[in-house]
Amino acid sequence: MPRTTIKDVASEAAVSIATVSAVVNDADWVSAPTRDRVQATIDRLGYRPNRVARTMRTRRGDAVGVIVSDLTNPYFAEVVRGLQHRLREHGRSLLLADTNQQFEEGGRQFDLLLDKQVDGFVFFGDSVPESVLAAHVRRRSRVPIVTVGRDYGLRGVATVLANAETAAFDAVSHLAERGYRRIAHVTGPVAEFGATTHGASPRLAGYRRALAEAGLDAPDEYVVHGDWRAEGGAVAAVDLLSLPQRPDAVFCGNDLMAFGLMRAARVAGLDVPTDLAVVGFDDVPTAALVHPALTTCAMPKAALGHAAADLLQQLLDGGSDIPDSPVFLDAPLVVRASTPARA
Amino acid sequence: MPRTTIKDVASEAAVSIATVSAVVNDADWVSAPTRDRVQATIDRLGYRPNRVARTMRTRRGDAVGVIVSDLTNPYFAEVVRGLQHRLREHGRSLLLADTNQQFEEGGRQFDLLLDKQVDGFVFFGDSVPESVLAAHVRRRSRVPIVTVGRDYGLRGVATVLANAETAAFDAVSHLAERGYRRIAHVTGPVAEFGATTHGASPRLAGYRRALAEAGLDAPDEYVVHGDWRAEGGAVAAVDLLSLPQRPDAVFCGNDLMAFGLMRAARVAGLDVPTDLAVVGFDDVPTAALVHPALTTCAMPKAALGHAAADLLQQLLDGGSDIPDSPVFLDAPLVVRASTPARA
DNA sequence: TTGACAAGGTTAAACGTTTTACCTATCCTC
DNA sequence: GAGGATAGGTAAAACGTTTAACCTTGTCAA
Repeated sequence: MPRTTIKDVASEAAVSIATVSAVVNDADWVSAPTRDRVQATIDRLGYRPNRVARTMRTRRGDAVGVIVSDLTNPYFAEVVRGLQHRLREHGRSLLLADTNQQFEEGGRQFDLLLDKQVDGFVFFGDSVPESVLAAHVRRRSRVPIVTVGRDYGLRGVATVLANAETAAFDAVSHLAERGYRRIAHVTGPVAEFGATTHGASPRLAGYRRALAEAGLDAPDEYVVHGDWRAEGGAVAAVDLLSLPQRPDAVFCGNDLMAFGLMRAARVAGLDVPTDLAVVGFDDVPTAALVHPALTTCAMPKAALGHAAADLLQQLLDGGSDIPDSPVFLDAPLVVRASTPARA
Repeated sequence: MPRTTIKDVASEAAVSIATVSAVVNDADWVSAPTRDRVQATIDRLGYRPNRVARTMRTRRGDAVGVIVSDLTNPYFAEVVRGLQHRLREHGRSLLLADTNQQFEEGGRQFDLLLDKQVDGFVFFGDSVPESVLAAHVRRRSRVPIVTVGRDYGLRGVATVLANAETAAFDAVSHLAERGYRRIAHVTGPVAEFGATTHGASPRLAGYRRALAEAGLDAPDEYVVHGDWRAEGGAVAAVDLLSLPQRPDAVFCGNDLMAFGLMRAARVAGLDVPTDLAVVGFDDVPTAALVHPALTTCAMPKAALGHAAADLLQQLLDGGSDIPDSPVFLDAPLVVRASTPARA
């Protein structure tokens, strides 16, 4: 048996489908008696409007396309969750795609979602190639984009960011204050830097600035590339620990890599934090639970999601223009056991 | 400027829209010359079919509705990811809703997704009330449902499960073998049991069976309820450790609760694993990274996602009927440092 | 030579909404 | 009592596809 449609309601209630539509979208011109009658039959028949038809006719639905590079990373999961909840409050739903850290996949998913008439987009981190974004804004599409966690520096896309440079600065300064002298850094994959000229790793920049201000020096080998995952952190650990001048502290670009690095260091016979202090980035839930508990920059995950949702909603309401500078949120350092004061 | 539509292509290529449609869906009757001509104009104009219109006409799209109770739990995140990838291979995309562990929200989301004409559903764990599912099958809807990780015991919904009872049995037997005598269990929230008569916690059942077979006994207070999150584990720890006869090992219903419990135990001055051995369930990535590394039942997360996707695809192809017994996957125990042999 | 049939198209009707333009009373104003 | 307004509604055209039904040709067998 097919779903009951607006026609069914109309004929049952002995009105035109236009009237039913008016009742559903509560237009102001329907008289009270008819409105009640129609509403009653709607309830009786259990009629629910077909959103697909509605979307097709109005060319605007309630869906937002979300593309994320690695849903498995609790950081992303938490931001997506915050996003979803706030979108829900705006009456919107969420089409999710995970690119598994593959750029071209991001482009494909983007096209697919466009075909599905999503009203807007939210992109996380390194999920979609800059070229795709650029092409989209060049096309002057009516479909707004909000990127979170990364600044593509494109006029035409809105951005929500944590103040990563400052956070990184604080983290590394903290290490310096606690007496660490040889501070290394695990950053993102190399590919990332090729992909954009803009804001090439704020974390790296903050790291450098903090070192400079503390009067510390670090050889080039102290900056190694990871893949944002625990595995990459472990590999980085091997690289760093085989250096002639072994670092006494590492600032990792995210918590997952910090976890991997801590474990690898322990496997290599070092004690964390005595032989090697570690700082992470993100403050995923488990950061407080590992041993030693991880000092890290607390990304405002839910808040990022909320901000992205609100920003997108504003753009969709048409009220506001795309802000030409990103929205910034703070990522305060939370100090835990992995960075004790140096003896 | 509006998107180019099938009409544009038709008039440009001097054919009817039916022919364009035929080319797009590569029907067999179009002659080679026209096919090429049409394809050429499609490429030139950059035409991409509007999926919404297509869905509306054919009453079947490519979207699958996915409802999950807590995306923040890496276990779910990983299964969702596996699901998404396999669905993608089947040419399908994924509408995601996170209920934040709230049942009624699951029901609402379910209705919403139905209105959006999803082709099928995948439900995770405790995301949707049984009543909603039951009503849906009673309605003999054409929209199939696959539940993963929980057996509602309803004819009419397909199910993918890990063999949790066996896994739990193995885990607890392992503890017994290693010499632990007072083994406690942290299970899910109470509400869960009210919600369904069926399969009330296979993990609990496995725990009981293992105890029985090992000739061990456990007071009722040894089974406490958690909320599947680290916080719940911590609360459970407090309860268990204040018992007159303190347990010497705990089998936790999932890893997150195990993390919380380990931390709380340490805060209470106990050493893990010397004073208290801990076993988790799921094998989330961080389980190997915490200290001590957590012994746990390795849920086949990606495989569960894949199986769910494949099963759903089968049902959608109409080829097969709903299997009347669940698909079972194994969840082998992986032994790590949190459960050393008792001195 | 005819008629059947196939190959290759086209026309037009759906799909379930929203929305514009148009009706028809009734009431008010002058 | 003619001429608006106004209130409350309807008819029908969209939106962009797919698809069933219907047209042309040309070919080939009888």
